[in-house]
Amino acid sequence: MSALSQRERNRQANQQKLLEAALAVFSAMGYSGASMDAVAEAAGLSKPTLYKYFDSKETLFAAMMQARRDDMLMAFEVTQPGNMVQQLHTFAWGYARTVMRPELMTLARLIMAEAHRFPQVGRAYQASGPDRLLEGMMTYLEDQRTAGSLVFQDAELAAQDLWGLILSAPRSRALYEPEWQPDDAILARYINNGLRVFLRAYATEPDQVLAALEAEIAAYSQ
Amino acid sequence: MSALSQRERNRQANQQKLLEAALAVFSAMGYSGASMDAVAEAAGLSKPTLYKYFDSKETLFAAMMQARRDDMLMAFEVTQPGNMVQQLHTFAWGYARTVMRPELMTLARLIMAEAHRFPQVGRAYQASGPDRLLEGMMTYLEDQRTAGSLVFQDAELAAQDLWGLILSAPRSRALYEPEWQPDDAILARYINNGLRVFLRAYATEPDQVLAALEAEIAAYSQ
Amino acid sequence: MSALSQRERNRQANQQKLLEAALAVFSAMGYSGASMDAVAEAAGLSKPTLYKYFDSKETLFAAMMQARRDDMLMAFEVTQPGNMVQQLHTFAWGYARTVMRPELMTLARLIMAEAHRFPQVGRAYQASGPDRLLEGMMTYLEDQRTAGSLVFQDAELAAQDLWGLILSAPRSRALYEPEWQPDDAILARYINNGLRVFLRAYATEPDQVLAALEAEIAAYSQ
Amino acid sequence: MSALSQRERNRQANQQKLLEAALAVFSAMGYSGASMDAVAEAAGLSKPTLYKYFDSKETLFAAMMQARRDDMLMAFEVTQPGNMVQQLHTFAWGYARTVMRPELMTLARLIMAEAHRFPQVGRAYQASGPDRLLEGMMTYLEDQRTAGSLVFQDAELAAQDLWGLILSAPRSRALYEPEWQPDDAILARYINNGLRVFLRAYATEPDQVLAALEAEIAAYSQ
DNA sequence: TATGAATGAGCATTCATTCAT
DNA sequence: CATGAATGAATGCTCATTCAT
Repeated sequence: MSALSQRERNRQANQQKLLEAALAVFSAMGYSGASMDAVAEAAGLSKPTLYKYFDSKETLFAAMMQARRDDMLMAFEVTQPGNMVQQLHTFAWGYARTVMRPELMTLARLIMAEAHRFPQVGRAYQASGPDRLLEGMMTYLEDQRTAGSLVFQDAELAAQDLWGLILSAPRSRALYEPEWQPDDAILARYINNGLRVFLRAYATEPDQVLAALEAEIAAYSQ
Repeated sequence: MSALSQRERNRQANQQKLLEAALAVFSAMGYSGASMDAVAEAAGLSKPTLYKYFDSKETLFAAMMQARRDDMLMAFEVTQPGNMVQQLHTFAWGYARTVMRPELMTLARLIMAEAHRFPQVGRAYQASGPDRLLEGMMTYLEDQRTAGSLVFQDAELAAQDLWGLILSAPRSRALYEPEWQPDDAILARYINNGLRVFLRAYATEPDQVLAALEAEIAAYSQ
Repeated sequence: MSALSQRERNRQANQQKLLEAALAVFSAMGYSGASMDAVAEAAGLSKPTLYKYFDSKETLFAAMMQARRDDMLMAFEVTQPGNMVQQLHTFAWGYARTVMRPELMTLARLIMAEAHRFPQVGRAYQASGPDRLLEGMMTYLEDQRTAGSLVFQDAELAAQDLWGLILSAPRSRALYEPEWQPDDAILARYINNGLRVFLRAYATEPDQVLAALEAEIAAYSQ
Repeated sequence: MSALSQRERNRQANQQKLLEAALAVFSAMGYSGASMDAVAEAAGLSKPTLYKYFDSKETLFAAMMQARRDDMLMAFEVTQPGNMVQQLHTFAWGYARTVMRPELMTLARLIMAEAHRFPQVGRAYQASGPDRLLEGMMTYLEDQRTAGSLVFQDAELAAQDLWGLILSAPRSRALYEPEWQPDDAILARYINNGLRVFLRAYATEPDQVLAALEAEIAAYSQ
């Protein structure tokens, strides 16, 4: 029993090491630019061992992407304690910080770069990343509409608006300029503006809600 | 003189052929996946000739990107005939159709993919593409503010909001799924919604302006 | 005792399985083209087990060849019931059918292919296959000479003549064209002709013996 | 003009060098055992250059075989000066010496070894080597039948008999034992015996012709 | 005893780059 | 000036062989 689980543990550890090495190497060099030698070395294993675990470069790439995706599925919940303004504010910060993490940006660039070669990878990423989050946000927004706090016709568009208002600009720039990294001040600028515009357009009682937002912003920046 | 200019013309033609071939090959295979053989063959020239014009693969890539960028600098003007609603509507359509063109999407993916290896390319693209357009839009929006049609504090944020509301969602999806292509109905959904939200948030006289927008939308869809 | 002999029996079974797998794999892929993985898998055993039985690929090849050779040593007897013509006719058919069996042709090709690398294998095969049969045939022919049925000076040459007349042509072709396979009609053509020429050249009473041969041939073809 | 033909000459020289190197390496190591590195080195060229000339290992092998075959097509003529006995004697020696040349034996072993993988190579070799020679011999034998010197029904079988009687035994042994090489005394034994048996079986006037053969043999051995 | 797992060395093939012509 | 030809250095992948269990 111990022997078996020892072996199995070793296997899992190696697989994990290889997937992590693959992420690092593919991210740094791109799919074509990455060499299996480099992946094996980064994992501290030999090339034949790598091939024992993954049949080919394609297989390794796809498996690594799948693993990343599975990791990402543990997304945060939109519903936090507090009133709507507080919830949206908290969500915006959590979301922005997650999405703008350098490793995720790098991964996104890699997926886009190889979207032609691995269409299913791009589709799967879109489905389990953005689409899944969008659904959570739609549900939340619809709850707020039911509660009479917001007014809109198309929940999907509203959710996408929130995303676009908050993150479109910094994310677009970060995709083009990997060394550029928004600090909290920059993020605050986009988040605060995004929430303001969103609430001005969608809140049933804009004045009241915007005042609450300013209070929340002020509290947060302390 | 005639001989010289003949030579010069030939030189320019070859250079042009090589840059076009480079765009095609790099776009299709990525930087690492592309071979200089493939570029030379696509240009109908020999490899040594290619190396006469561009010292290395890196040089060729950078030059091709620079050329693309220069092409792109001939961006369309924001100011079209008509009132503000008409101008924004026209601009949104022109912009969306341009930005979502498959070749430009492919190019964007390529730049993002190689942003680590060629940071200046990414920066330059950002500067001469999005940033330049942003400036035009800022100027336009400030004119509208001066004219009393819009109200906002930060013109840059307002311009980015317009972009994010209209194009963030379809562009993001198209980056992940190259075979997905928004048709006019899909674009209309995003454009109309984006303009509505933007005007509701920023127009000095929202009701009036939104009514004009609906009229414009109805007219356009005929 | 029972435990030991059980073990011993298992050992022999494994060895047997490995030798058969080796024959199959080496025959199909050649020595260099065959992989130890393939042999182990074909035997249903693991590679380390294979190496427990055979120290190296070379050893395995040589052992497999030796085993094949030992199998072959159980060759058929020349002396069958009947008169000389009947005996030669029966022998010719038995010999031809044996020698032209696809597996034996494949084995012969394999031995020839590796004759440079494994000289002793080629020598041993020649010694225990053709040479051994030749001796049997020589003894038989000498008996017929003693009995006054045949006349010749060199029994070895006579025996080789018989072989060459009957099988040289189809065997040579089959070695070059593995998919070619002589059916009974083709074999009959070579066998009948070979016996006729042999007896015309060596029989003390050709006319009589050739008539007997034709009768035998006619009887056989019924 | 000089430049072009210089290049062309170089090309041909390289191709020749590669084909010869391929023959040497494939003969020594077999198809699977041979490496393209070894071929390139044997030719004194680099591996990429080798690949400029031949697209793949298979292509190289097939081209080498084709070239060998073309070389071999310049076979010797059966018809030599002298009477039939002299002609057959001369032919037998010329044929035996050619066919038993070590390089040709090695080539034959290679073809047989790879007959499964390259069926067309085996077929082509059979067609342009043995079959072609057989036809020449058939024509000659039929002429002798017409002239009344020989009697037989099936010219093809007669021609194959001659081949089998003379060369089957030494060739078969040499295929299995590459280091064994028949000297003239050994060849003489097979040739003389083969011609004797052939003429005893097929000559219209055996006694006379066999006496002539012995005279020819005696003269040759001086 | 039998094996899953591991690897150094090698293989066919390709690439960015440079001469000789 | 433009090119056919050449190559050192990889690249993805496989193999014979060996341990630790």
